Amino acid sequence: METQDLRKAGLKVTLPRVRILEILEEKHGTHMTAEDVYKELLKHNDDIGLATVYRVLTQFEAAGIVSKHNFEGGQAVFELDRGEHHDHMVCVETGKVIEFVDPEIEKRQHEIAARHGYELEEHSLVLYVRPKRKK
Amino acid sequence: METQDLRKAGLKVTLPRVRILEILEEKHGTHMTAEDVYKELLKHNDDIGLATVYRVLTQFEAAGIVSKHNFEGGQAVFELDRGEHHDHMVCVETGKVIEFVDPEIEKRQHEIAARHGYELEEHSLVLYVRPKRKK
DNA sequence: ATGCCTGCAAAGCTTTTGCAGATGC
DNA sequence: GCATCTGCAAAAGCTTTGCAGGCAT
Repeated sequence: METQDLRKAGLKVTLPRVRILEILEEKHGTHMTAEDVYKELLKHNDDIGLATVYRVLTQFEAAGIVSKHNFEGGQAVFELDRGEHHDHMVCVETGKVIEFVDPEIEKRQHEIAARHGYELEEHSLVLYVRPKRKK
Repeated sequence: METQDLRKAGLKVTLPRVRILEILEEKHGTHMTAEDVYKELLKHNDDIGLATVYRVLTQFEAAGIVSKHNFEGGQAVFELDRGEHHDHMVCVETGKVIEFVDPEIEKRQHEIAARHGYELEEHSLVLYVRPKRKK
């Protein structure tokens, strides 16, 4: 019931916001740029401006509904945030994105921050990988 | 002997390149935007254009002399790359950047890539931290 | 001398913003 | 009805590029 998510975030339930949320759900597991979302909306014949897509995605991020990543290359990408944290592995040849979690790495990050007198607030880990070539 | 580094990279030893390299060495350990480097050049009364700073930093990156990071917020930052790999911890309150290396995390990254049939080419790990508050 | 560099200004791209009209509650 | 929201177009910010002259070798 996605309209709940919107209300909870203090956002009015408007057509653009609902549509964008639908797109993100439909494409769950992928990482979309604002432009990708916009093009998808056009396909669905929704008359929503690119500026609105940016505005809505930014609000969603603030509300914790989506998370935003800055991989390499100008455009930021967004994905639905279902609470399950994970990191990313990006194939430099195909652009494919794989998600993963490693408890040990997570743990050590906290330890490292603590060792320097800090609390870990957030982190960003991206592995840039290449298909293993067969010998 | 920095002129060697330039020659080795197939770059002519020109005044702008030498000056920029000097600035980076002088500020070693910090992370500068192209604009920061530019402003520093102005302070030293060097008449070098911002476009050149971008061009030179890009060439340096290609040559492995500097590395470029995309922390949060539009501007990319550069730092001298002395071969010693490390990751970064950014304080969200003060903007302070701390460098660190954790062999265990490095090791697990390779394992994770391998487990998915990839070779680790590169990676980017940034911890966003906040000073631990005293109780 | 020649080909690689540089400065300047203009263009390019992604993202943000101002404003008048539209829409949700 | 009123505040919030949206579309459009224009602006903004970072970075790149075209071009004519300048410099290293």
